[in-house]
Amino acid sequence: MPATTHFKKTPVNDNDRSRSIPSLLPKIKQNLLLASSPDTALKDGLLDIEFIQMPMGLELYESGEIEKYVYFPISAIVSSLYVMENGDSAEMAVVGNEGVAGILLFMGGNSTASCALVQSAGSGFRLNAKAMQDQFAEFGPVTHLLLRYTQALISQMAQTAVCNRHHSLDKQLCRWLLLSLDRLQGNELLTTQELIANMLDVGRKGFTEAAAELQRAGLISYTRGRIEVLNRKGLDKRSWECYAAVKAEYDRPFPLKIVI
Amino acid sequence: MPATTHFKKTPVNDNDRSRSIPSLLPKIKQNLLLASSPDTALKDGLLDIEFIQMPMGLELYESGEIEKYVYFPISAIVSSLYVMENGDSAEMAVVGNEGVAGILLFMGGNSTASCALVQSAGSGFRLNAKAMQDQFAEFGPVTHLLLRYTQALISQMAQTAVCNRHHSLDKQLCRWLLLSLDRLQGNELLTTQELIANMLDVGRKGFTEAAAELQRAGLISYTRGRIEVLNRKGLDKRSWECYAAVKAEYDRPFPLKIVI
DNA sequence: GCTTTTATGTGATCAAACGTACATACAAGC
DNA sequence: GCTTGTATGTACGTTTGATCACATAAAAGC
Repeated sequence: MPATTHFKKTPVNDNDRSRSIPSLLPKIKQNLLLASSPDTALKDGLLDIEFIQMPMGLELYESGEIEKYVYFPISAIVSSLYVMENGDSAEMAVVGNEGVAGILLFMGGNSTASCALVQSAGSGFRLNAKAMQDQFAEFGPVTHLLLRYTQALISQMAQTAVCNRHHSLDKQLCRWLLLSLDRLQGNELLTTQELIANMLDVGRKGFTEAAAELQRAGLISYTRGRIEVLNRKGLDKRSWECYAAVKAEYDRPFPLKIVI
Repeated sequence: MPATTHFKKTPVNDNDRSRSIPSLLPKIKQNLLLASSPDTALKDGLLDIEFIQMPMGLELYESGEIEKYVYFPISAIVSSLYVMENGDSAEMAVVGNEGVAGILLFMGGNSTASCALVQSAGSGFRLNAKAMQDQFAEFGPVTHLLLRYTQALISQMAQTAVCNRHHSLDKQLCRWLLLSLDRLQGNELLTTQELIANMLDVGRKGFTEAAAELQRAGLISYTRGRIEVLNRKGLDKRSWECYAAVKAEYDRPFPLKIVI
């Protein structure tokens, strides 16, 4: 991503600040990680959880900032970016309703050169970091879950890195589209080409060519601000194993008491 | 790394299989992670630890294999590679006497598409995975240490990925040389250009050019199978922040009771 | 000393991707 | 219907690195 790109930073809207966990439960269960946590943990530790709206382009963390919250998306998608000193960045991982954004940032207790960006608008929960840290410190079932999830996240990072290195742009785009689509309902992505290009860390020009090629191949169809996936299988095949490998890692049964 | 490249796989020599921890202690303390572990943990859990020689080119894990050991280098350097189905691979991280190789592989209890390769010959310890898993499962001080180390490893992965993406070959080489040098005594690296090229996942031709440029700039000097670093500071500067950021992450005080 | 193996340097060609700049087209607001 | 802003398409030249082939040079074995 070029250093000149800036994203809007709008405040988070709290739609429901009631502390009543039972009233939030149906929504909570839509995040797989929260759904897999024992209810006792939710009652004890997650009292501070807040339901929020996450508009596209919102920066959840700025690089270097001391983070206060972790985010559990429901319908939103969050991209985790690594930011260099000059502002250049690259997407490290995509987080949706299967997981939590921010965990890598505070696992080590510090602020890394990372940043998280809402890539697709939607809703989710946020939890203050302290409550999350308490969960981690107890090394109970939630910790096991988080460690397991972290492992999947690392796999995604590794695959992303290798894919960036080896595969042509259109293959990378296939992987990215599928990963994002998995975290949405339907076959439509409502994002600008430029945002995706930034995520993949390529010029918009490069993206246009890749997208045009996928459209020619009948795999996707796009208009201004909207991309529709027509042939999921085709994208999967075209991405080599880059998508399938990551998917398999996330598909391993949740919840999973890790064996280590 | 091209799919055609193959590395020799020689058996590990056990030089000292005595189970007496006290006799191994001086050596054990040369690995920072082991040195930071409480002696009780070493006595209880690490009874099975073995002192071994690690020749260059040795594959500690093959992709897809069920791993039996984790490795704590002393004077050896291990590169952690991510391997794709067709055999292409890229280096994810470098591990020396500051850490342990293999932790990412079994953190989630499965065998990822990863492989580890001895990049620079030397000695180290190996510990069977079961003993390691026991340590992890107890969530005692050793676990904290391992989590903290994992965090540093993730940072290295992220930085590597971004560096690969953004920086020209000679910058990447600077980062790589410094990371490796940190894990050795002296200023000399005894490795072939081709091996490094494979690690950085570039053609040997590309490497030659980058190395020649660094030599012209007076930063390194190399002959067949040997690279000497003449100007560490110069390499650091030339690698932008890619080296410094990773270094800082590892330099955070060890041992460190992580706060999470 | 000789051959063989392995490591390194070089040259030429080719494709992918970048940067820049400009042209077009859709959308929203008035 | 018009303007303005933003999203998208396209064209140029440049650069980087991949690939292949071959030449040289150092080490190792006998």
